[in-house]
Amino acid sequence: MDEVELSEAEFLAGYDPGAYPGVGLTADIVALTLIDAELCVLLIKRGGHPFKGCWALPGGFVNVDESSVQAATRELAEETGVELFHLEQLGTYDTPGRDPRMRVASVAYLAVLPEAVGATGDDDAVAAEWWPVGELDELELAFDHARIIADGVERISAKLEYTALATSFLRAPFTMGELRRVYEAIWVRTLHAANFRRKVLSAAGFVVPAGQTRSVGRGARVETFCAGAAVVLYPPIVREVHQS
Amino acid sequence: MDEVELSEAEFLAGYDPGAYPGVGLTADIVALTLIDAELCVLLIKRGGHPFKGCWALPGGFVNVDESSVQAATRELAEETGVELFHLEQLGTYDTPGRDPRMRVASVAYLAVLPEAVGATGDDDAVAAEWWPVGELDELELAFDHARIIADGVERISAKLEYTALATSFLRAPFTMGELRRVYEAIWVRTLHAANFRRKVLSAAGFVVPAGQTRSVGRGARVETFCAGAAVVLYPPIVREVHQS
DNA sequence: TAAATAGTGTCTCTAAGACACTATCAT
DNA sequence: ATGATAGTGTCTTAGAGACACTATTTA
Repeated sequence: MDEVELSEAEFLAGYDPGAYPGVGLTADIVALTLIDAELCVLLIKRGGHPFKGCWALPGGFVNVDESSVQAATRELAEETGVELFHLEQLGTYDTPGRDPRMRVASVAYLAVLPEAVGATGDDDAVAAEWWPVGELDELELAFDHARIIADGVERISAKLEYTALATSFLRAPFTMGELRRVYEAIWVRTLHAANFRRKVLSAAGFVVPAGQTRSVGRGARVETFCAGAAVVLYPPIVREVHQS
Repeated sequence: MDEVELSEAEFLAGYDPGAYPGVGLTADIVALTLIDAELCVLLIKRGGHPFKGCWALPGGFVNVDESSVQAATRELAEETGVELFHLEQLGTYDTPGRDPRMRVASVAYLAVLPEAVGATGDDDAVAAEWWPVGELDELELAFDHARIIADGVERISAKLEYTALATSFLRAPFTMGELRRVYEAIWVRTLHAANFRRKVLSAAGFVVPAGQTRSVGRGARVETFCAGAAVVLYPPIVREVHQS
């Protein structure tokens, strides 16, 4: 077949991209935040087929000139009005048949937003709402989104141990108690306040004192902190899985 | 537009998949093994354009009726002749322009194989070879494969700490020294043999005694072990990043 | 003044890291 | 015999978890 040796330019000029059947590429976002000390995920009520009326992750098709991470950033900014948030790739879901319309590969992203971000449905959706992850069993979720959300929650739960991600759930300045409640909400357990404080302060660069105090509840005025420069925590804030 | 309310079946019957421009979906594999106490990655010398003559990760287009993980499994089995190996999704790389032929989203997989697996080039390739990851600077790598390999090596390095993945590099039964050399090769450092043994044995389910001994080098006969049932290690085998 | 919050002191116990030592066997 | 390997004993130090206690301020 290839009797004549082609240069790369000549090869590309004669190349027909249509020879391979393409798949749809979408970016879906597991956006997490804390509302009233509960871990919540942003969901959209689908207004069109398929899975009409079910709840689904925000997301959509990736444009030809953008990457999936750019698509995820764009979609989430449209949906929440927030410009700054933590975003990382969660995984790709591409089982044949997961979308009844066509072959679709969905690159899922995990986003972490500070509390009290408004959710406003855009044109495609009839409603966007934050749902506590503990109450998703009662919901009909579209596609394989239940699995994607579960993977996202597991990821965030694990990353709290060895990264400074918890601060992404908060606005600076925050108190040590607020930071502790991030961990408690996600790990669904109570933590020892005194030991937690010591562990956080001993993790270099996790938080830095904001130099202010704040009155909280009916307790004494308490110190506030801002996120430090550390991305990875050492020593980690270990989840005490193996308690007695 | 949508004046008549359609059922999902009616909607799907009238749906045109060609309305969305599809992208090429490929599965690429970062296959790692240990050869002579060096971490090596399987590479294919490309016989065709683009990047003709460069080294690339094994992989290829995902068939319409298979998932990307099935495609990765198939490709790697063809390439190495091995049926059993650890395989996990590494991430998806879909920046526009990363493949000059067309828009391609590549789902990268990380595979771990025991030593001494033959590499045999298949039809598409002129050569398949294991390359030490420390020597990749001297190689011309195709596409963004250098980045993908770097991500894979980082992933395996991190997962050695808290998972039992190291045993996937070995065939049972193995000695404690062989297991230690897996860690030493990947972390590029020496470990304290006595403390390493204690840590491995204290991680529940990491290894189980094979009940045999073996003569190794000019030392005494040593105990051998098999992989245990544990996937996650507790306590973890910590990389002593923060040594004095 | 009572309750709720943050924050400190300190005790116990476990585990990590270091080092010395023993055991065994190929060369 | 020597040297290389596995494997044990044990010491020091750091950190986790638990508990008691203090401090402060609002309801």
